Amino acid sequence: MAQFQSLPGFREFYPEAFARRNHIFRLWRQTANTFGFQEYDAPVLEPLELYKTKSGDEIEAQLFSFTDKGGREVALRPEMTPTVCRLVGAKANALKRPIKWFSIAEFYRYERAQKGRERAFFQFNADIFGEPGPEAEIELIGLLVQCIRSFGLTAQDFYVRLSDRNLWFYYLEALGFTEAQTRGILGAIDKYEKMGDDAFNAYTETHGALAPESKDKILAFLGVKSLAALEQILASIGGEKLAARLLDWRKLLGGLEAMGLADFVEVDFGVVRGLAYYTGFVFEAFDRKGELRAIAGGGRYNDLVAKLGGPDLPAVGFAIGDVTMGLLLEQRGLMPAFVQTTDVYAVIGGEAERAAAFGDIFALRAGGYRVEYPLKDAAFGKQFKAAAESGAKLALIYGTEELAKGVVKIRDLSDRSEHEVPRDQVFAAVRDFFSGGAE
RNA sequence: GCGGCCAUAGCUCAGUUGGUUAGAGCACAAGAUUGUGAUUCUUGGGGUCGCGGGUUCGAAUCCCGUUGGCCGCCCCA
Repeated sequence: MAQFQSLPGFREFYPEAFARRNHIFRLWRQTANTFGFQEYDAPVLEPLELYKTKSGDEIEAQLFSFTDKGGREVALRPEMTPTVCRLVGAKANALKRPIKWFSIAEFYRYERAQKGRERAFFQFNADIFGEPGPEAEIELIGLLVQCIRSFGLTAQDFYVRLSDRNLWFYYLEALGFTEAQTRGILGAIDKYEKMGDDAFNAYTETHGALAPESKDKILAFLGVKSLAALEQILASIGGEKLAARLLDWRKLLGGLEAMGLADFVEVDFGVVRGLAYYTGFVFEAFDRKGELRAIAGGGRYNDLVAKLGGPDLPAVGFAIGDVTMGLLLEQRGLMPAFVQTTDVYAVIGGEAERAAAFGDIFALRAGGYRVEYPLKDAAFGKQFKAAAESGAKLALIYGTEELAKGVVKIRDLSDRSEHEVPRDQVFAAVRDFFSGGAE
C-alpha cells in the first residue's frame, strides 16, 4: 500500500485516463478553432483580491488560498473569468474586434468532492468581448452546442436551457418588487426546481411572505417555455426596454434556429445562475436524462471588466467542465478505447545486432514512424509476441544470419509474409510499405 | 461544515461462531521455447487486511478514534 495518497479531489491521470482527457481537449480545441476563437492561457496562481473583488469576501472559503513567502495573499484560480477580464481589459483598445478567445485550463476549488465535482478539474472557457448584442450569444451558444455535439452526442442526449436575468428584473419590477426583493426571489427561483415551495423560505425570512397572487405570477413566468408564451405573459407590461428585449430574444432564437440548433435549445426561466454578476442572457447545458450536474454554464457579464479595473466592455462567456462531460460520454458509450499502436517493431538477435538495429530505429523515428524494440535481449518467440501485442504492422528482424548476408528481414505481421532487403534500403522499404498501405 | 454506507494483492472479490504461515481469478514477470506470434502448462514477485488504539490466550473478523472513497445536504463562480 502506498504510503502517500493524492490529496482529496485531485485526480491522477494514468495513461488510459490521460488519453481520454486528451480526446476531450482535442475536440474542444478543434471546434473552437473552426469557430475562429483564439487560444490563450494565464497564471494558475492569482492575487486573492481578484476573486474577492469579483465574487465577494465569502468566496475565500471555497478557494485554495494562502500567504506566499513574500507575504502576498494568493489563491489557485477557481475560474477563468476574472483573469481573462484582466487580460482583455489591459489591452482592450489594441485588440482586433470581435475579441473571441478560448482556453483549456485546470481550476481548483476547496469544496467537498462529489460525483461530477472534484477539487481540481479542467474547463473549456470561451468568451466574446466588445459585442453588446445577441449576435455574441448566438455565436457562443452555437460553439457550446458544437463543443458537446462533436463527440457524437445528439439533441436526445443534451440540451441548453436559455434564460434572461434582464427579463426577470423587468418582470419583477413591474410586479412592484424592490431590487433587494428581486435578488431574493431570483435566489429562490434558482432552487425552485430542486426544492419546490421551500425554496422561498429564505426569502420569507428576510422580506416576509409573498402575497399569493405575486407568487402565482412568479411561478407563471417560471413556466414560460417558448417565445410565444413569453410575449403573451409580457404583453400587459409594455415599455420600450421590454420591447427591445423581446427583439433580442427573437434575434437570438432566430439565429440559433437558422444554425439548425432549434432542437438543442429550450427557453427556461428556471435558470438564473448563482452569483449575481450576470447581466442578461444566461444559459446552462444539461444531459436530457437529468442524472448529472450541469455540463456547461454561462451568460452575459457586461459590468465585470470595468469592475476589475478595465474599460467598460460588454462580455459574454461560458465554461464546459471536463468531469461531467467525461461522465456523460462514458454513459453513452462515446468514449473510444484508446490504443497506442506502433508502426514498426525491431526484433533483435543479440548485443552485436542491437548496434546495427539502432541506426535504422533512430532514422525511422526521425522520419516520423513509431518504432519499438526490446530494451533487453529476449528470445525471438518473446519478441514476436511483444511485436504482435504492440500493434505493430511490420517487424524488422536483425538476426545474425541476416546481418551476415547484409540484409534485414521484413515481416508483415498481418499476413506473416517475409522478405529480405539490403540493410541500406530498410528506410525506403518501410516508407513504401506505409505509403502503399495507406491507399 | 453536516449525515448515511464502505475500506483485504495493481484490479474484481472470498475469508466459517474470533483460532496455525490470509486465499482465488485477472493483470504483471520468468521458464517450458538459444531464429518466428494470439493457445497451453509450470513457477514467481507483490499484503504491516487503510491507519492508530482497545477488548481477548488469540483480531482481517468485535469496540472506539482517525484518514480516504462513494452517496446525500450546504455551496456550486
